[in-house]
Amino acid sequence: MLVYRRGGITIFSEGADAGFLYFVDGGLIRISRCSENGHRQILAFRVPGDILGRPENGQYVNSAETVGPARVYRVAWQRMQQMMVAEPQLQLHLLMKIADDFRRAERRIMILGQQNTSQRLSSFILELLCLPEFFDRDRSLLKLPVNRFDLADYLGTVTKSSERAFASLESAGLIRRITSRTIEIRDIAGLQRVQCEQRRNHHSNAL
Amino acid sequence: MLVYRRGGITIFSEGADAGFLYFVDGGLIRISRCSENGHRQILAFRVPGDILGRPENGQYVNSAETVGPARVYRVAWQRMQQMMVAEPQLQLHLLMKIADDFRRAERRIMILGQQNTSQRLSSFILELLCLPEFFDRDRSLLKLPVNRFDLADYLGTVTKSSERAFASLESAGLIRRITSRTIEIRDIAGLQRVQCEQRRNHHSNAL
DNA sequence: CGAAAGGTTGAAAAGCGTCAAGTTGCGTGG
DNA sequence: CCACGCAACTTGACGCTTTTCAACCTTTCG
Repeated sequence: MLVYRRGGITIFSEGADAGFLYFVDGGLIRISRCSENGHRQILAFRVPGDILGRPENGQYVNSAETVGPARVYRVAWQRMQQMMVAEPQLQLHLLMKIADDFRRAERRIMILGQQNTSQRLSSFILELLCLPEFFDRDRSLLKLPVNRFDLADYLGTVTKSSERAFASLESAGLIRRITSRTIEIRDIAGLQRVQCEQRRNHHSNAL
Repeated sequence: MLVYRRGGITIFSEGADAGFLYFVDGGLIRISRCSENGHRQILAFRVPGDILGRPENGQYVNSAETVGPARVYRVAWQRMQQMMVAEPQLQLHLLMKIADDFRRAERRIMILGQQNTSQRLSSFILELLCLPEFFDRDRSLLKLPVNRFDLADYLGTVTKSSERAFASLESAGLIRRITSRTIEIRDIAGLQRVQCEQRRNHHSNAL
């Protein structure tokens, strides 16, 4: 069991030899990869119950870093294989997890392929609303766990554009920014509606 | 074994009950999904050796259609399970295939998240160059297997933008359009270089 | 108090989507 | 064989969106 006290700590790095499989127990982990031009893309955020560190030809292809305090189990691959022999159920469990990751990856392809920045931000917010760790349902307050750089790299854009997206959602009355990391959710159905808007250019007479 | 004589034929549809698993034996298959606003995204193209039709809660979540003539094996899930019991190796094979699909999905997230249309087109062309079925290496001629609509829906853009991307690559001397479906590849290294360009906006003083 | 990191904002330029019109390629029927 | 028509492809004009670059503000923490 590994305990990380703060964010920004590397769990493993792209290109390193992959000796371990990791199981998230608490906190939020960002999975990222740098393209050849040096630009970082955050492929996914991982939450408790998720698995990290699937290798490709014996190496990690992505990096994993903490986003705030986190707890992670670490299991050597060698030991993992022993366990799978002893417990065939485990193999099936791993398969389910990979299938689940794949599902989420396909969803991101949909989002990145056909949504504009505001819609992507709405999608992200709606994802977060499912995590009670960050969403206070009673007060309708969402605590953003990531900074603007991480957010932009996840949405596939730049900080400026995600700022504009926040402003756009706010002026539509769907959210209200309390502080930079805390937003009030005012209209969930409205956020869901944003995602259904046609294509990219929507000179919103919404509101 | 199912044989399809032409393109545009549906193998299975999003939302239908998933009774079969499919194995591509020949041709090219497009995997697509429609978002709530009705816009189609092509998630992937599948080639011989690939598997289609993984279900989610007993239903297909994507559609699969032929892109030109194709051959496909079809196996009922029930029978698949029998085979897996008899042949544990098969289970491992399936796992490898899913992992491979996942890998490709992550690659698409990278592409859609941080490449502009020209770069995405370059990426697509470079993918096709690996398929001898479409690339005549001796003549440097690439036969595009898809029409402009499919291409745009795969690249996450519109036909107009992919046209512009073709024009851009052509004016940079990297390709030459012979007919709409046939292009001459003039500079593979140049195409690879395009992908490494910084970010989105590149006022090319290239060439 | 000052430095550093994170966050916000403005202006200009490039990219991209929309609409609409024009072209090409090809099969059908005269 | 040629005209016709349809589908696929291409292109131009326009305006919204996004990126870039740079400056400024806020918060945090030693």
